[in-house]
Amino acid sequence: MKKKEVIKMEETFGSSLFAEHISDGFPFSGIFDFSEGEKSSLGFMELLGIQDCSPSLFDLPQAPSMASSAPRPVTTVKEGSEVLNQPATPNSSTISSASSEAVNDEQTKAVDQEEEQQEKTKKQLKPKKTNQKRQREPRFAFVTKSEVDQLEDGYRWRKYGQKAVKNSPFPRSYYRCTTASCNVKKRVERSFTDPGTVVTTYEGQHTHPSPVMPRQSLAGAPPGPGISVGCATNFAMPMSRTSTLSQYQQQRQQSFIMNTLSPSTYGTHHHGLTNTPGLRRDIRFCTPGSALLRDNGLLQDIVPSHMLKEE
DNA sequence: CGCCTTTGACCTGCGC
DNA sequence: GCGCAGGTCAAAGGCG
Repeated sequence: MKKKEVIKMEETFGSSLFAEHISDGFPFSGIFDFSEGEKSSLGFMELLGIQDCSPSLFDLPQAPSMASSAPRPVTTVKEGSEVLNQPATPNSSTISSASSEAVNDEQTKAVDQEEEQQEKTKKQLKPKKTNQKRQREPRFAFVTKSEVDQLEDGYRWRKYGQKAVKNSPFPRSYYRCTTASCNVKKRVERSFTDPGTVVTTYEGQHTHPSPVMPRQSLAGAPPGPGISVGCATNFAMPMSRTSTLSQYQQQRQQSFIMNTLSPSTYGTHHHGLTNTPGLRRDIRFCTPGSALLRDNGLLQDIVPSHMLKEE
């Protein structure tokens, strides 16, 4: 998806749409998938696959025990040049071509060394990165009803920037995963239409398990095939990494995955979404055109069967 | 001391 | 080409 389209989506459907739902008294998180086609589908499936998606998991009292999952065997799925999964072990060096930033870093290292000498003279100003076109990682946005901006998702983040957002009184914060060689980023901004909601956009894939919640603790559930540790941000639902349960409850983050919207069908499902009662029982994967949805292959392995049936 | 946030400057893409 | 807005860098400072 082109950047322009992403921005348009965010502006058109982003926080306002979900704030609308949230204000109806049903706190949840919506997921936007800003990546492309099946890649986006995979990303979201994996997003779900990291954890049990049963509704109970999204209830606050259960949350602290659910946000971790065990290391899983790797199935590297390629979509063209895009690779959605990363090696199961952080130590693995099998970095594929789609980890664009990491690969680009490797490729440009040698060049950089040469250029470094040449550019030393003109480096009066800040040295900036290469002039190759920037490649976007798959992005997923969540809208969460929360009092706090920084939602705990099991990973450690370092803030590297903050910008004022046009037409919004709330700034947008930029975070980067603190783990070395992990290029996952996230943006956090508060919805100006509903200050009680936080829009969190994840970009990239973690190349490591959560440092906070060991995945081995996934209650003995055998890992499903086709899921890798490093997939699609390895998302764990927002929770407090270090806080007590009361603090956690204070965050009021009864998150619920209600939908995923592929760019091509966004408008359609956006509409249907607003007319969908009983969201807890009506989980759909709105990725028409996705082979995943049709044959349920990978999806079956990841999403609990009852979720697949309930429509 | 290490890690983190803050913040102004800079870079980049896009529309006009 | 110019201006705007989003995104990133990196120095400075705070905190435990």
